[in-house]
Amino acid sequence: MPKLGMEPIRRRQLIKATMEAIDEAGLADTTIVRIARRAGVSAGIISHYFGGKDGLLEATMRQILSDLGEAVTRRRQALPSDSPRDHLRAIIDGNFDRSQVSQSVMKTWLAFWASSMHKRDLQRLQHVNDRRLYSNLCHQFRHCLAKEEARQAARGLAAMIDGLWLRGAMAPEGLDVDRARGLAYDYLDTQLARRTTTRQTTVTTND
Amino acid sequence: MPKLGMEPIRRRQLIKATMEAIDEAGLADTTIVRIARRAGVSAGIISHYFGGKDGLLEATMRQILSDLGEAVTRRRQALPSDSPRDHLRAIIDGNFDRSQVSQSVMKTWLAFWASSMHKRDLQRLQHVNDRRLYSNLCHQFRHCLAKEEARQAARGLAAMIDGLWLRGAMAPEGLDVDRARGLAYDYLDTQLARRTTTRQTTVTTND
DNA sequence: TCTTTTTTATTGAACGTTCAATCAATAAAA
DNA sequence: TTTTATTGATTGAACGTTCAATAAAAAAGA
Repeated sequence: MPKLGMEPIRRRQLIKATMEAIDEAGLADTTIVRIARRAGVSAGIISHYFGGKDGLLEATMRQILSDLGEAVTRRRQALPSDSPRDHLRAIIDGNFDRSQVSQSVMKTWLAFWASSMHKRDLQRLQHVNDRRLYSNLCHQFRHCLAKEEARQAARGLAAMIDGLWLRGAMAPEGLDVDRARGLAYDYLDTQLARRTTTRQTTVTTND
Repeated sequence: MPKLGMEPIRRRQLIKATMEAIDEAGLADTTIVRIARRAGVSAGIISHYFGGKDGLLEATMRQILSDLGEAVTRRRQALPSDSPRDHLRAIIDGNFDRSQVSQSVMKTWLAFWASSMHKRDLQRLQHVNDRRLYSNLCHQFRHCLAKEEARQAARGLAAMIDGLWLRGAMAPEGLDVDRARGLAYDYLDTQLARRTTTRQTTVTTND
């Protein structure tokens, strides 16, 4: 039943099916036939719309990254106040929204994480995302902490977020989002409590 | 040149070559021919000593886990004092020794991490290891904190350790071990500072 | 309105490649 | 002579890609 304008529909279908397939069988056992069957289409269509398997995988990773970015942005727009603390909490929330912290998204993410160490395209995407998280955190911490302390806090919080998420992806019982968020909030507050004695150079907000 | 008692030698050779191959090309592109060539032997020998590729991969993961366990144990035996703080620092140190925090070990570990979500054998190994880390941390925190707080601290520190390590594995510049350890120590101390007002039930050490 | 033509969407068998596993053959020690 | 160690060509299965064939919608023509 060929209609016009199938491309965006098929692309969405196939990206979704890719995540489900990875969730089900792992990246290693995810074949294009499997993905196609799950999407209810033929295998040939993948090469048609994505140029090949690699194209589909890259598009899937892009989708996850863009969903994450959007989740963070959305929460940072509807903010109770403009305080660094609220901004940082919004970043944490966004990272634990992850557009539903579904098993399939987490597993797909982790699979790409491992795979990106050896595929230049994926590595670039991964790295850009890491830097964005770190630099967002750093910028907000700078409002309250001295440069070096802000960097340390940002590195620590980034590690905490990734670690919680990683362990959640692995755990048989899945990720307890509230508990994870609680631990991240907790780390955030202890870092913010570390008010510097040396004055910051540029930014000052309250107090 | 067949001599007797080749088995342990070949096993060590092949496990080492497996890590190097995964470091070089990633788990997905690690074939038995590649591993065998790197070890300077024929491909057939792998099935002979490990029963097949899967056997070699599982043995490699076991090796990494046992190296990690040994690194922790070693440091907990030569301890400056018996304080929970020193025990916990020893656990941190052991996790960041990781029998040389080499690129090849980190990449192999991460590859297995992703893969273990879909292979029952690897998943079991992974889970046992996770539980051991968590329960060690929990037990030591219990000396200073109430039950629920100890659990929280243990979960937080475990996430911090894994997160630091994960980001180190991904970073182009590699893992800065001293900095990572510093952040973990820091988290440890803020958690220990959280002395409970409610008395613990069983254990009491100092003050 | 009703054909005919063109365009877009999709299929799935065929092809070539890659890989893990097997095993008969070989060689050196015991 | 027996045992242990090792090789590497062969085999069969699985995979990604390609492409001729097909089918349905849209556009054009009558």
